[in-house]
Amino acid sequence: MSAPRLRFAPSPTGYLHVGGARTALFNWLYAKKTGGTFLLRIEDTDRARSTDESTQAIFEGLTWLGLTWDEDVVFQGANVERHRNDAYRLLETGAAYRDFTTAAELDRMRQEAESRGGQFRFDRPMAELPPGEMALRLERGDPHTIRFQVPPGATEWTDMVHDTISFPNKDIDDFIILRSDGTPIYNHAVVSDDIAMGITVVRWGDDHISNTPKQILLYEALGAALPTFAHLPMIHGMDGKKLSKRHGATAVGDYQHLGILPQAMNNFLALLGWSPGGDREVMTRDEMVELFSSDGMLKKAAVFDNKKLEWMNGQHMAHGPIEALELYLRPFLIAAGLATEATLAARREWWLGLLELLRLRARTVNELVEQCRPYFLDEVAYDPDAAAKQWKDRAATAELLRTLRDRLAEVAWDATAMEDALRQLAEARGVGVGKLFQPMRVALTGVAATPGIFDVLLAIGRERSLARLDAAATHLAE
RNA sequence: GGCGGUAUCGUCUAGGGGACUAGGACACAGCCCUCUCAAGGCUGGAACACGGGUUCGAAUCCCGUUACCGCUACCA
Repeated sequence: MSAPRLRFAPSPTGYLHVGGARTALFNWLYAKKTGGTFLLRIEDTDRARSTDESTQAIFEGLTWLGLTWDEDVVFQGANVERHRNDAYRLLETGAAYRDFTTAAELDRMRQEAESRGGQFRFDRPMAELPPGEMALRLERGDPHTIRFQVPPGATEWTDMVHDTISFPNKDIDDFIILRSDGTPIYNHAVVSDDIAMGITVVRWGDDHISNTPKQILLYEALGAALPTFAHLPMIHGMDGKKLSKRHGATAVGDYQHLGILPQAMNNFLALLGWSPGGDREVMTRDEMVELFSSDGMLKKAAVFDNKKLEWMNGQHMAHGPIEALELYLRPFLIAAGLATEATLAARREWWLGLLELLRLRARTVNELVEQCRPYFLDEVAYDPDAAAKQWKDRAATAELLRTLRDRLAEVAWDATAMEDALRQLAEARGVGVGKLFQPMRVALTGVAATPGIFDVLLAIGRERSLARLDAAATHLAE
């Protein structure tokens, strides 16, 4: 058996949705796992709704996630000629027929059926014309659609996640494959393209289950080999309803800007509807490829939980390779005006050390950047809450900070020396070290939550630390 | 309405006839660690939708019911 070929085929009618991203991910994972090929096809046949911005957003989203495609992007709109030819081929073999019923007539019949409380079914004999009439209308150039003639029997397939799914053909209406303006309908365009692209495995959302029998019928009528199908469960919001804008961020780009790591996003998305079995959760992408198997696919829709995504992100930030994190973080740091490529390169060792301290206590890249602030910038913004809590008595705190400054100015700038000095001071004053450390922490960083105080002092540096203690004392004395 | 799909803690899930007193993770609560915040460790509450079968034995297999979702377009 030759290597599988898979595709992700979004329509460019909006941003790249997390549901789409997950579909892409599972196609990608499957391709990587089996040594197959992963392709991208943009389904832009709906001209009215398709936009170039959406196409760009899809490219950017997939690239950010690292789900790169192996061959040139296919634009469905470029293949309309083939779609049309395939439709005419079906017409010739008798698998399809011309239907001169107009859209208006169809509408009317549908409404009538509904008002009678029944449901509309397309009636094949209704479209049949008396002898000679067909030729006349064709001659006249009357607009008409091409409809697929659904054969009797049943259509079933072995789904990679659902096992056998079967539809009685009588429940499938003869469906249009070519509109009266000569453009193809979705199902037909997809099948024509999938055949042309040599797609052997179709994995997409559950919402396509009722499209699949129609597509199988088309494959058979076109004389093409069937791909294997896999229908992935949907993703819902916390209210159990289909994920939509109401639920807040749903675009992949949103999460990128919220400071989620692509690796964490992939990991989180993979666990929605798939499990490697056992208790395994945090995985690198290589590990996911290694562990991936269609056997682990679930059939149930999953709910997107932002809290767990953030946790997952924290795990990847804290435990992933620090070089990769640093590389990813750099543009954010620069954009925030904290540093430049040059300043980071000049103090690389210091910077990596600081990152090692801070990455454990942030859940998003954006949080991490904020935490970096006091170590990069000269001026410190005192957090009002922290100041109110740690600097209750202004005069006493000012005195304390000056004392601390003077004491620190006398000792060697290493953790042991500083700790000895400060513990002695605390003892002399008959207070716990926290009474000294907390006000100082706010003076140095502006906030009440940081790494250990000696790490902070070391990271900020001698001159700057002493200056900050002075500045805070002055600020408090005013 | 018809057709199809699905059902384990609030959420993500493990489990696929006996190992189940149903395991892990997120979230929540408490404790420990501790100079703060995290991280980490420990503890707690929390689920097999319901009803019938099959079987010595069912979360697991079968049927039905219910609920939810999808499709039912000259949308994709």
